[in-house]
Amino acid sequence: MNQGQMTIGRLARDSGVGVETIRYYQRRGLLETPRPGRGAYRHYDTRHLQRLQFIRRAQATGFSLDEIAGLLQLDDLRDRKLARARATEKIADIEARIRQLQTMQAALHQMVEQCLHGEDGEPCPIIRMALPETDTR
Amino acid sequence: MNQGQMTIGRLARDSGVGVETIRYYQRRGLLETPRPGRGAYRHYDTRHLQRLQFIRRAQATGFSLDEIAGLLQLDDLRDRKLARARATEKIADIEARIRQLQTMQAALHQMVEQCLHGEDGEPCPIIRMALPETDTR
DNA sequence: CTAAACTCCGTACCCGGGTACGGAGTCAAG
DNA sequence: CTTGACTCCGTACCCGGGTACGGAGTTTAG
Repeated sequence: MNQGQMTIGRLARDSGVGVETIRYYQRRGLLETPRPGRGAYRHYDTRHLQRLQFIRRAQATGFSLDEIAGLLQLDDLRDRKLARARATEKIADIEARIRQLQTMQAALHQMVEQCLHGEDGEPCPIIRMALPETDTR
Repeated sequence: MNQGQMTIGRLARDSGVGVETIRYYQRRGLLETPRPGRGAYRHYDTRHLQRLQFIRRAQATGFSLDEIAGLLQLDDLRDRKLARARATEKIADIEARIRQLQTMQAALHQMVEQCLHGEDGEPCPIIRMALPETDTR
């Protein structure tokens, strides 16, 4: 059988995304729903698989499905300038998120320090820990 | 009036968290609901304010309300060893999230590069971008 | 003393991101 | 040609994290 032609169940197994979830992404416009050619079942190929993998990784990195839809549309855009602009915005967003996480990490480290220096019986002062005002968009 | 005693509305304004949301956090056990002393209205102090600020920052950093509840309970824990263990786990989680974000960022940078080198009219190849298999918990 | 603004509490609703269910049709192995 | 696994499609439901609403009681400024 052609490895480039698979049914939705196989696509689900190969991508690690549930069948229902794939259909949900199709409804949301994140993934094309192929027209069934010769037969009642729709057939998928590696482009679908790549798109699903992209979606999951982008999600894991904190993008919403709407944002991912935006990223994916860049792919179809003939306007490369706009595509680059959008990507550059995202890069800045990610930088901000990374800084936030680093701040939190430092604060937790500090808590552990304070915890080590305190006497047992006293509470660990996490809520009083010095978290700088991070941009809470 | 004593700046250490405030009503829920003032707490809301000072913390930037809506009144309804504060009550919701109380229902979730993230924030103590003070018993109303002398009068029908409950009174809050700076400890409540600090806790709310902590919650918002932790949330912005990607913790769920349940995880935040866990962090806050560390504060009450007399067992400092456990508190430190939990905090250390969280630090590792955050490290992983940062690495994920850096991976995504690199991928977006690469996309921008490819975009610059391509001819206009061709699609930007984001979905085919080389995102390493990151731990998608 | 009264009116405006606030509090309390319960219940209901909203959004994002899925997951489940069920009936009817289809495919392919034996 | 049957049988079991799969597909299709619609609709309903679930969870996290809130937000809205509404009636009754409370406070405080004027």
